[in-house]
Amino acid sequence: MENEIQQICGRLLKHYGKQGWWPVRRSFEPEWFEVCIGAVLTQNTSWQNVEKALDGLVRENIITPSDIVKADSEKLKKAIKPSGFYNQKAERLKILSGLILDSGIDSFQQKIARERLLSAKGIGKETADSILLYACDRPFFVIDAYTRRIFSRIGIVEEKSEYEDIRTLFENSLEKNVDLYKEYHALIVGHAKQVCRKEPLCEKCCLLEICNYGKKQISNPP
DNA sequence: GGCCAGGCACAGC
DNA sequence: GCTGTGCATGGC
Repeated sequence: MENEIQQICGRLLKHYGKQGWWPVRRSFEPEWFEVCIGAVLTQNTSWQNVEKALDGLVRENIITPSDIVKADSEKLKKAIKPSGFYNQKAERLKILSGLILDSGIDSFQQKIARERLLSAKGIGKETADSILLYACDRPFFVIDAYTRRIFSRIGIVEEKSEYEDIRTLFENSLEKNVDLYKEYHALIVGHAKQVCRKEPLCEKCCLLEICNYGKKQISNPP
């Protein structure tokens, strides 16, 4: 028997197809390090601007954890400037890179503990879970503002639920599978960007039949 | 020109 | 514990 979360994610997959996240340009070493950097740079920032910042790092030949740790702070800030919040993001990148080096580049993916990531300044729950899922290939479902918005509108979660409560709900509802988690999170973000903004275009929404919020908006426009 | 973007830390109640 | 605010750029 399919639960509601499986049903919704299945619908998104059918409607949009596979997303293939996380996009990487293979310019960083190791390759998964780019995901770690991207996870920090994308904090409250559009992916478009993150790409410019990644380009900046490659241009300056800052492509490994030790490159970041050793990099001159001003040079680092300048490289990532287009992603905004560059003062704090430069510091966060240095802290995260130091953590990766401390835990050992070769063992980071397998062994880094979620708690250890969370204890690093600048790494919150969403950033930690993005790193764990997309860089480390470990089964942690990423909960972001989009997930909250979509699923609270449908009525599956409370809008102000605890992050961990929502994550547990998703992880308990879905088959424990890294590729599945990656696809579904990507689909949720992609869907939200297209049709589930603050001014929702609900008539285009592939979840309309099962979304009470959408039905309400259609019959009762804002 | 205002609002938003794949958050987080910290101060002040 | 909860709420507000700073962080900053670029696109629409």
